[in-house]
Amino acid sequence: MSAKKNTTSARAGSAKAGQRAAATAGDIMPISDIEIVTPPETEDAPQPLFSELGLSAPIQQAIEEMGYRHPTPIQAQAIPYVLMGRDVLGVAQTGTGKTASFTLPMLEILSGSRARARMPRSLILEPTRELALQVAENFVNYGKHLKLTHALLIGGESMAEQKEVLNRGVDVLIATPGRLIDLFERGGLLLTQTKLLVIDEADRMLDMGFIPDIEKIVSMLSPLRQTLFFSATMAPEIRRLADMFLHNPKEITVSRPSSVASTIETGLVIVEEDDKRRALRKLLRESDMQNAIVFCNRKRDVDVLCKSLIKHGFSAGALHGDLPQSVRFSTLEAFKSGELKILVCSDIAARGIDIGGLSHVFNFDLPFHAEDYVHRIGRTGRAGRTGHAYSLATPYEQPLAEAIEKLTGKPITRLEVKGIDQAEWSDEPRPRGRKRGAKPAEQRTAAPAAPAPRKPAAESRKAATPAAPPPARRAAAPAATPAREDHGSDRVQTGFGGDIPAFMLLPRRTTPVVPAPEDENRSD
DNA sequence: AAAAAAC
Repeated sequence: MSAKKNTTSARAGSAKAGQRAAATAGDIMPISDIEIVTPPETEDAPQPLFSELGLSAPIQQAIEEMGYRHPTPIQAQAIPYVLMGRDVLGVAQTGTGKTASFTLPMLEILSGSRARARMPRSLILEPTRELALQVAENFVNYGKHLKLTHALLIGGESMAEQKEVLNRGVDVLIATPGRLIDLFERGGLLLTQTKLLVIDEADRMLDMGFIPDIEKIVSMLSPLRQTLFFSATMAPEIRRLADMFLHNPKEITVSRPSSVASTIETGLVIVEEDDKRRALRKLLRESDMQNAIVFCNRKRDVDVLCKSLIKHGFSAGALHGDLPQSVRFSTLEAFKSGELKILVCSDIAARGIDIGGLSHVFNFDLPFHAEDYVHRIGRTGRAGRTGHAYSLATPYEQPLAEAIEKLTGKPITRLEVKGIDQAEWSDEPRPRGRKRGAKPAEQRTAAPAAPAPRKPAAESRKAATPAAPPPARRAAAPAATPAREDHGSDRVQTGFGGDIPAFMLLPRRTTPVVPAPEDENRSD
């Protein structure tokens, strides 16, 4: 019995020792070299506490009022380094508590002194307006016992107002690149005193072609700044950027990309293009759906699908980048509050946007990039609860499905939907014809020619009422409702929990039910 | 091939 105990050290062998020696040369140590020295007797590793991280009383109080006691791994690891003034390179995705890992120590650092007119003291760059808003909310929540100011600098909203706030001086500036550069060029902004920079979602910024903008913005800042850089992946290109922007960063990795949480049940239905909407409705009705995001690849399809769902009696709202900002915000809030059950959206919401506790994610289209599949379905199955991710594919999308299965290393179960013709994978190229959603060319002047082809006048065609626009169809999102102020005390109880990973809430058990022994990263 | 972001 006791003889058996210490066999592991013998197995470790010399290769490992060699690696360890090499690791001491650099700053970064691969996980495999970290020796676990926890005494075997101890069952539960002690959970770190927010009170041990060096944050001041007003911030700790706000954290407690939000219902948190234990930091997530990225928070526990990053916060001390940020407070030390170190640059940080964080590899983490949404749902890991990434946002608070920089907002909390920033509040701490900034709380010492005051802002001056037009010279923001810190800057956070976000790829989308929704994310910028989410970060701003974070500052409001955690900074409520401090006297710090922030400004949100995003497109689609009045510039005069933003300028006004800047003139009064802000401690934290949260921006999307376009508006920031615009305002800078108009002279409404000086970044020379900005000593703390956060680049969030760097991989996404790269995808979206923002890197030249980011480089431009970074060149406006003092080289003596502190920089925090976050990305969900660490592709070579991202690594190169990090090397460019960061000085001797502390690197922190908390979640592997390309893994599907074990708490997500996935399924794939192969159907013809024209059956997709019907198949989706069946899935929506038959699954025990509490709330769901439905992803489409194209903005136009988001609109078409959303209208169709509403017409069929579903509580749905649309979200994509062509919608007015006010609608984007109010739809998102309506969905978070539970007022809307279904959010139909483009990849605007695939990454970053943190909506906890979704019961279902549907891919109306398979994403073009396999990684996007992981990001999309990662909106569900959080915090140990079972999530469901169902995808629709046309017969011509076998390569996409295979790319996803290869990336995730998991086959996606084929599902059948009763009453829908099941299709099979096809080797034929996709028939070139009208694109989905595009109505067959309407003859505008001529008399209604040949009465509709053989297609049995599906719902899509009925929608085409030529002259009259639909008489103010029940707006998907109540644009007038100021739902934003409504985050009161009952928020946590809605089953959404805002962006709160459930295991962090006080009343819940703090030790996640560990799925596999090797998997030290939590199940969200 | 599409999405995001500036007026």
